[in-house]
Amino acid sequence: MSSPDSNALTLKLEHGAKLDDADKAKLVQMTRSARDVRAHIDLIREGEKPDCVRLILSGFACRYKLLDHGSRSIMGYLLPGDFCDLHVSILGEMDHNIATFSECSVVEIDNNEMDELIEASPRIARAFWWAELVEQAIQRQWLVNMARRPADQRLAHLLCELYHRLRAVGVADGNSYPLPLTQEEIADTLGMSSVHINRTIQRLRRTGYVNFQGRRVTISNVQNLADFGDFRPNYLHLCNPSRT
Amino acid sequence: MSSPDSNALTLKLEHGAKLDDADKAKLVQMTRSARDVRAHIDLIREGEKPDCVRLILSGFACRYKLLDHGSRSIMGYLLPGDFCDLHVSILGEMDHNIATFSECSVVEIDNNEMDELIEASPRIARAFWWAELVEQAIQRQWLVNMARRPADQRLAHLLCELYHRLRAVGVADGNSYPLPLTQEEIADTLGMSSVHINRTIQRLRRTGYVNFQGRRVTISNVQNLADFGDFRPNYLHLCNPSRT
DNA sequence: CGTTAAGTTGACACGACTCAAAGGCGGTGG
DNA sequence: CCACCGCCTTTGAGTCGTGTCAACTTAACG
Repeated sequence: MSSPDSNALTLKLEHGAKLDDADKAKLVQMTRSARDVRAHIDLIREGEKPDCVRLILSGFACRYKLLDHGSRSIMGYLLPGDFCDLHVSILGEMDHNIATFSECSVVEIDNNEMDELIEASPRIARAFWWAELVEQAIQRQWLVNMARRPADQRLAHLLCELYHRLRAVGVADGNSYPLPLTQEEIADTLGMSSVHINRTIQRLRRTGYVNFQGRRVTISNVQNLADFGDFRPNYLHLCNPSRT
Repeated sequence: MSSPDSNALTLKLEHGAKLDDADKAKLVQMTRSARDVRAHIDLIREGEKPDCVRLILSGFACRYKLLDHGSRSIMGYLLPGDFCDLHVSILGEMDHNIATFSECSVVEIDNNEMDELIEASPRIARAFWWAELVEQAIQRQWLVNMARRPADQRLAHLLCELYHRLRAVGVADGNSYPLPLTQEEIADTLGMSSVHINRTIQRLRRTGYVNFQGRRVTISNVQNLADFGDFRPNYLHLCNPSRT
């Protein structure tokens, strides 16, 4: 599926850290034991104490919580190259759930193996830190979106973010990328009802910003959509230092 | 202001990590160069590259972003014992601003000094990790609040969180704690208008859940307010391992 | 006291939610 | 190959929460 000397993880990390060939080889080696998980499966649940770190190699997953009155809130997307619970052993137990959206290829890495990897290479340690901090920055940005943007801009912003994140790991194809979510799942991400997300999608479609068809998003003009959604990619910190 | 062998930082970290006396002494030593910053001052701005780590020893501060159309979104509170930009040097430049709400006592710690501290004690390194991960967990919870709770529960949840966080660092006094924010600042935190936060506060006051007076919050019955706001403190991970 | 920032109130508009039903679409089995 | 079924998606109608604007009151402070 992935070429022998790179995968979604190394592609992603190279946007934030310098890795030499030995580092990359170690990271690729780590992912050889991937297993496939079907769509809509919980990888880990609130209250559990994970004994390993999980890495999404391909497919879409999410972090979510369930509320008292039964509604669901999705707080983050886990795309290829993303860790599910890096360092969560420090916190003890999970305070949220992680589930697959689509079929996923998942690697489970023993905590000890992880520690060894980090000890052995300060560059890898730094790269993992970078990934963690970027996730935090994304969460902050989502908070801004929820707090201060109307539905259509909120959706536009999310679609721009996904475009950049998926491009960074080679999953976007031109102006188009897969999005294997139902409208209800998008609604739970953006804090709205599924009826309203439906009408919002239709509006973006009609105005020509974006096209949804068959679990795939095509953005007509990335700059236009970004302007509309007030999207600035700085918070993704995709500076690609390896090319400087 | 603080006793010689503890301060807001050590009080907080002891809820998540075991520190011995030498560790605590180092942390207290680190904070001896605190300086006072007036209220409503930007500590650091979007786009800047911080050359040191900042720690809030006393007072209230926040992370915020400004949007295109001029509105403000507050994405996090920095309370006594919280780091402003731990490890942000890895990300390069700030993607948001940090400002004081009230007068604050702030410590600026050189990156090198920080690195030495972490290298010297794995317990301190782990404690800092813990603090970072808790902040991330809080952000996730805020996302849930914004997405899926009505105004009154959102406010109730925030007040419960602050109660627990401030108690952990010895700032809450019984069922009461200082909250040096204007209603507009609370509104920008919860993603609502200042008019509506005003009416929401009045409702919580009338129903007897909570009392706002003179920049101070008094919670009549913590359990009642928590029930109302669907607040469960698990995400704060305040397990206090040092007492086990 | 005078001045300014913060809190409070009322009226009105609109975005978003809910409920409910209809339409599309992709499976599976006869 | 068609019929059926279940899951999404789409549509309509009515309600309610929240935003906006603007005026007024109170508190803070010199």
